[in-house]
Amino acid sequence: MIKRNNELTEAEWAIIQVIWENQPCAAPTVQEILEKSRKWTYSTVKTLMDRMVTKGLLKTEKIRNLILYSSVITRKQAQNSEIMRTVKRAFDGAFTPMMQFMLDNTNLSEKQLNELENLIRKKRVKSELK
Amino acid sequence: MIKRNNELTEAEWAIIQVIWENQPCAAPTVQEILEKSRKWTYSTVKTLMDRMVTKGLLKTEKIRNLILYSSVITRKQAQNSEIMRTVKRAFDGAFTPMMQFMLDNTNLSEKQLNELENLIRKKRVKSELK
DNA sequence: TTGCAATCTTTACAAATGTAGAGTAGTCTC
DNA sequence: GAGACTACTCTACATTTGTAAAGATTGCAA
Repeated sequence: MIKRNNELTEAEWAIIQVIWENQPCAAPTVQEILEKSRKWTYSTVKTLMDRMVTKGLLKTEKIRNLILYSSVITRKQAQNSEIMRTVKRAFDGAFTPMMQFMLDNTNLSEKQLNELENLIRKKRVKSELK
Repeated sequence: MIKRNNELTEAEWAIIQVIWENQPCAAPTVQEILEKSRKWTYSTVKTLMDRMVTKGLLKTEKIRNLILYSSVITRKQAQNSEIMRTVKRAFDGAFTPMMQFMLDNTNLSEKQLNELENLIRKKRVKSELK
């Protein structure tokens, strides 16, 4: 997997989420959808989106006079970058301590704990099969 | 726990790590320690540190003509903010999916999986005691 | 064909972030 | 006490990020 730098800013996250759900979609659509949560004008949204194109996060296709945007990166890639960033900055690159921290410092319900245990079990089986 | 906004920038992380290890310590010390990894001049480090004081991330005490810095926030607090940030931005505020993601997308050794299982068990016992 | 509505383009500007030079002040040394 | 050190202060500047107004285009409806 190519290691582009997929780090998104706060505003970019807001936009790309809408894109993932609606792509390909036009800037006015994105603005309308975001209107409730953020009070951005069309200008703001459009500027942000065009910058994201420049950065290689979004791509466009022009259909007649309409510009449609879609995402170049997947949600997973973006999530991964975000996690990498945290693990690098705050945990010296070490995953287990980070998970440990999360387990210790969050209130997980019994059900959530079970879910995690299951995941671990599955994970183990998978790696044993290899 | 008061919810100050403890989000640190990349540069601030570099500095505060040194502070946690050496506090209270002077700006030139921090600069010397960081010299290998970052090639920052004294000016850069000092500016960054003073800004962090303004932001309430660091505090100072003056001993004669020397200014000693220490951290106002703990490593844990900073780590927590960093994680909160990721979970909010990239996982819609939901912890379990984030952990799930981490489990799925990292290569953990058998040993690390065991460790995590133990943590979960301990966690469960603790919450049962409540 | 003319004007309106929708969309796009250009330009701008403030705050935050990264980076640092140049000058000042206190202290140590000879 | 004069120069050399060391640490500090002030100021600056480029880039990124958030935010948007104003103007240009274009397609459609009357």
